[in-house]
Amino acid sequence: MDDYQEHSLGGRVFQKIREDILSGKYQEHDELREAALGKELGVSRTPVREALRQLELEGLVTIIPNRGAYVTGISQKDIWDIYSLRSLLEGMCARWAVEHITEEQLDEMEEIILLSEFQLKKGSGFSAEQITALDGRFHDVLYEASGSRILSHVLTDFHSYVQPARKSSVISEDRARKSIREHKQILRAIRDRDAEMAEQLANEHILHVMQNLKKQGYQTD
Amino acid sequence: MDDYQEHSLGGRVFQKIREDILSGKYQEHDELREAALGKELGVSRTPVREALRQLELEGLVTIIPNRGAYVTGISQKDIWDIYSLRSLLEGMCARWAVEHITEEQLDEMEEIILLSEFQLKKGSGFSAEQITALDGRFHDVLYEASGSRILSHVLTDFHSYVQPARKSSVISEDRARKSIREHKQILRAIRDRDAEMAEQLANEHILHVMQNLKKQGYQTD
DNA sequence: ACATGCATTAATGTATACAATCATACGAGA
DNA sequence: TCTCGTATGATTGTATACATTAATGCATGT
Repeated sequence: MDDYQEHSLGGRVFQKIREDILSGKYQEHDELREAALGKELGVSRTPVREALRQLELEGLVTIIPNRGAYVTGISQKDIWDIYSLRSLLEGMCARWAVEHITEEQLDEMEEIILLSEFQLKKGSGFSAEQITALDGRFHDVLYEASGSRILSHVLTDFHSYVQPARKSSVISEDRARKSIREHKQILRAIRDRDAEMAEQLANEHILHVMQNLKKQGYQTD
Repeated sequence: MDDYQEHSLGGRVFQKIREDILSGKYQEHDELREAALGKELGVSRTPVREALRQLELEGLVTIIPNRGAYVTGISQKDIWDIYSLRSLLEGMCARWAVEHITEEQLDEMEEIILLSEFQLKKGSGFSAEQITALDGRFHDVLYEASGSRILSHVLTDFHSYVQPARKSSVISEDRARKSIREHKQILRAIRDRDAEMAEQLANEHILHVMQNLKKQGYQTD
């Protein structure tokens, strides 16, 4: 699937439009005309149509037959809902990972944490971009480690949805430090095969992220 | 979206192939050739391609660039995972519904329960088809009532995934009776605005379905 | 006999052409 | 003036044609 998204025009068009919707370039109720998009991206209507059909399935676009495609986008409430659900699901994920994680995955998560701490130790010159990327990788590995295609799929989708929101929100150094500490605790619980603890920690980890969002004046309802 | 799936060729092709995968007509690793599918369905490759791209996004098909589309399907473990996650999410759904449900939705769920009991009272001549359809409608309304696009979307997807599995598994009259009783309890809790109770009941409702599956020798790991 | 390279073939990837549908504007009639 | 019908333009829906890529088989050389 990654190969496909990488190499085919349709896949790239899909990613591009998706990003443009999530980043806010295209806004709610904007009409997405196939010909216009194709011209802008330098491709024909065919790949654009494929992309729009995929986006509709994802719920980011609404297609009215013989009329057109309209941006649905995701609201702040949607993002808040996603975090609420992630809190539950990441807990379940950590619980399942206790039974399914491999040594390689444990090592990879360990390494990601070390890299994160290294980034952080740079002091005020640390790259927020790098930190969020590492955070993303940590969660991705955890998703894989659950041993469940289904759960991994849902969580990966959710994660990509809120990615732009995270980028736009300033990540405080304080929050980054605490986040990494929480990652370490989660990893420790999984290593110790303590399912109960792993679930609770992963659960609370997301709740803490939500508290942080709230503090920054994020719409919660 | 329903209009789209209904009226356009691409939408119908998508639904058809999706059903054929979920029902087992196309099995794991089967190759889905665009031309062959188009010929079989009496359409050109274009709508078939759109459908395959959508199915890939859903995880039911894997596309290897310049090679072809292969059925991924869903395993018994996948279905089991879905029920596990549904247990969590339906709980959350019922909790949220307590705050967002409308009078109309309450009435509709009430009516669905009455119709279900009517079907059941027919005795041994009751239609399992009808019962499962009503069960589906009950849950759909509940999903809507959560007031969350995101949650509703995920649960609807999950529900459609396990639908074929439910059809193939014999629904015992005993289980149907208990299921309707549980629906009544859930509805009662929501009416009473008892979020805690609603969540717990919805949660357990799915767990009971899982126990029933297990009793029928369903693979759980 | 086996490996390698090229030609052939069949599939997908993309673009374009044609058909069907919908929105808009204009004009005729009440 | 208002309404309804029609014509026109624009957009989507579908089919087909062309380009590109990958697999297969055969021939050739070692």
